[in-house]
Amino acid sequence: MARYDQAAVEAKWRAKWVERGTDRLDLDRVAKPFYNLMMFPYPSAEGLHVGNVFAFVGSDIQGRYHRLLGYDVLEPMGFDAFGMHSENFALKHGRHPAEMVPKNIDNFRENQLKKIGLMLDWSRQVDTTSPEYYRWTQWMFVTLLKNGYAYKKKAPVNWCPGCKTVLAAEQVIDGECERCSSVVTKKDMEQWYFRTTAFAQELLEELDHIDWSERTKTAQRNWIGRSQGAEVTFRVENGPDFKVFTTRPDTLYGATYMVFSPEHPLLDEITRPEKRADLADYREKAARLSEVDRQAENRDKTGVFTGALAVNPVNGDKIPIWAADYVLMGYGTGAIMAVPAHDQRDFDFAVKFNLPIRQVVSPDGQISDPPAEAYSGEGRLVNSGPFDGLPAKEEGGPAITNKLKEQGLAEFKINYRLRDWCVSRQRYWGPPIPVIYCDQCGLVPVPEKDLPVVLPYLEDYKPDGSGFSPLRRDEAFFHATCPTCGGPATRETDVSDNFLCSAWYFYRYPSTEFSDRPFDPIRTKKWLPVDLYVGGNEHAVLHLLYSRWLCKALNQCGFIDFNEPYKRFVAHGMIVRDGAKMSKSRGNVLNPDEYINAFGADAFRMYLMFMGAYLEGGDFREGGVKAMKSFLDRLWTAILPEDGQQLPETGLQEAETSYWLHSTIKAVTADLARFSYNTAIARLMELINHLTKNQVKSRVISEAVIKMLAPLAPHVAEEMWELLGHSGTVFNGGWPAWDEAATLRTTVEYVIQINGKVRGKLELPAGLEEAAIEPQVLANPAVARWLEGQTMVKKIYVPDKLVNLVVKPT
RNA sequence: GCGAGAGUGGCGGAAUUGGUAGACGCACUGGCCUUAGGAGCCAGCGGACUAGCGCCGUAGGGGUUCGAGUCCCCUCUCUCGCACCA
Repeated sequence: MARYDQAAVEAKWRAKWVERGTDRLDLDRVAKPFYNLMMFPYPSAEGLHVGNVFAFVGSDIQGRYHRLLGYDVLEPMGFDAFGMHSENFALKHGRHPAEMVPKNIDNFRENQLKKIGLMLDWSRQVDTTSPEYYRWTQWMFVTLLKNGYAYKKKAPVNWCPGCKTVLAAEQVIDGECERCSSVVTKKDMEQWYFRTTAFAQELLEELDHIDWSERTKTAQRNWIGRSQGAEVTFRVENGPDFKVFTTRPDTLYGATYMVFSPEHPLLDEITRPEKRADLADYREKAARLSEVDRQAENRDKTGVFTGALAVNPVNGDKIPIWAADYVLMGYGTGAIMAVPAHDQRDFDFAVKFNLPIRQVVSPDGQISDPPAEAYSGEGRLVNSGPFDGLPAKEEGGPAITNKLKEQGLAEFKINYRLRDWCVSRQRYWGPPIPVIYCDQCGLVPVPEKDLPVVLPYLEDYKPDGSGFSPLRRDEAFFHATCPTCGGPATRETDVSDNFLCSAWYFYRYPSTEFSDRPFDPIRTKKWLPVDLYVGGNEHAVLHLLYSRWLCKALNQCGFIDFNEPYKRFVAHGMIVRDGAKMSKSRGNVLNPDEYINAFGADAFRMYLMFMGAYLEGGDFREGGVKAMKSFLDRLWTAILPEDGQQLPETGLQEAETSYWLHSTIKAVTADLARFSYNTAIARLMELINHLTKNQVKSRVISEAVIKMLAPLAPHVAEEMWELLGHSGTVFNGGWPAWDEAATLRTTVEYVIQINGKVRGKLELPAGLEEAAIEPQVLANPAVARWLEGQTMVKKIYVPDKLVNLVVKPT
């Protein structure tokens, strides 16, 4: 069988696309803009991972498909090259990121990305490490600072001893550093934060109105973590007031003790002198615990009594105040009322320290004493004075809250689990935070005209664990002049989290030619928000959340007129190999280049898309890519004219072939729209099988097949398109239309069931009435046999599909 | 524990609204072709058995229905997210 030379064909079209400018777009002169975005990679020294290829190809198919549908598709690419990934790699191999990164980018682009047939407009590339780019990253910082969305505070932060820097909560995975897997510890440090919590409610609510993969939305909802309840004011006996947050104000009568987080400032004031030594001791121990230790302790409760008593505002009970690390300073007010009867954590604590347990909610009106575990279900209030008998959660809570509210002792309150984004990093390889400290003027943002604050080249860029960035060691960088008063000043030496670089990159692509603004208002109006964003779900609460937040901030500051950056986000699946995750330690990492060299990018793309449902991922098996190349060879043979021959203009006289063609077009169209690439490919295979078996060839069929193949296997599609005599690109050729009438069968195969079991099949003209079918069914010998000695009970008739006869013995 | 998703041949995976389970492909088996083939072509390929015009079969158990992979209830397993968040 004829085989085409994939290396030659693909090289030819790579060159032709550049030469013809096929993938370049005049952004101002388009009728139907479609912004097709894929998550830009960090250019690792190891090169492009097969997971990247999978992600990009799935996105590229959408771009190419939309182009065939007639859209003007913007499909840009860039490099997320700042950050600890690059820096850690450089450190480990004794190299310098400033020298390593450009080489990596070059390798990614020239040797890898350009060989997988992506419809990328390279004239719009962004590189987050170039001063022209990070100038505007710094501008974002300054803008956020000026508008009150950035601030500095001293607080316990996540410290990675491996990377020697602080991390955002989102970058701590199971108590470990997302980058280096070191166990993260707590440190009290002054850091820069972005006020992500300012938009907690909007970030949550708007999830209901955007077209995103459900699992991504779920991850964000969990992360934002809305809790509805009340903030209640308690009093320390002979001492100050303090507030607690509770989601169960209905259980206020069941509060038998109070717990403060060990870091709670009020503890210093209220702890009785004889308990101070205990508290100091406990605080020290708690501070030493890492996140992992806290979790590994398996929730075994610890704590100390402060000697102080609190007064319960609902009944005047005096209850002891404890300090315990199961209460976190960062959530709510850092203090809680403990209701051991109805909260398992409080219950465990009460049992351990022998504190009273008082039931105030009963599922059945009975009072069970003593309970074996906390009951947090529905029920009616008991032991709750005037509120006894009320359904606890839905009526009791509001009633008690309202009563206290009248006395100014409570208010309804919603709390979010989301924390402000800690953005400063004590590292080298990032955009310096553009702030100057002046003895006279205080904290001064670097004026826009002075941006970028250029990252100096440091020979020794190792983080030193001092709590300061290595930039602090560069005297020339550190000392500055105050932009306001001209006096001596110093620079902020921390760099910003690399997630700030990626939170805005998609605004830049359409505006890369403007050097005096981060994004042009007219371009932005035309091209944003992004129409389709395809990427990995691992960024659900990182990049995707940060960029949504930044969008809201930019909107509030008046720079953009939309509130959500991506109209649609689709989370692709993950590729495994022979059922196991690919990882360096397993030694089963796949090198895409090998397969591309052996079988071609088209076959590789096709196989990646065929392995499984794109949204669920797939299992890479040896041999699949080769099989896909032979499919492309078969397709080539099946639809191209043989030497010296012409294709007949139409070969659709046969109803069967016409049916196959039109229903394939219809189905493939639907498949591409819902990312079912695997079934789209399967349908193309079926069509090719039909054509081969029946030796049908025609221009109409071939052109339609090529167009359907084009998004999946662009190089070979272009080659075949040219062989059919076309001079332009197939991607300007339009998507094939189908004739709905041709997708309908003139005869249909009825399934005949007796009592729901298939007993026969019957070929009949389509569209028959029940009355016309019945005699033929009954006359069918295969059916008649099953009806002997039976009485008909019921007949079910599904047009053009099935007849089910329900019978019983006579 | 909470939330989301999933469980179908030897394998990857298909199956609009409930309507022929296993499309498509891999692997395997037999045959053809070939000097040769990690090539190509044809055919077979869920299971058991007493070998059928029959029976069983979509994690397990129950239910709804003329009819269930699909809907409902219970159980089990796996993956992902969150997790001492009051």
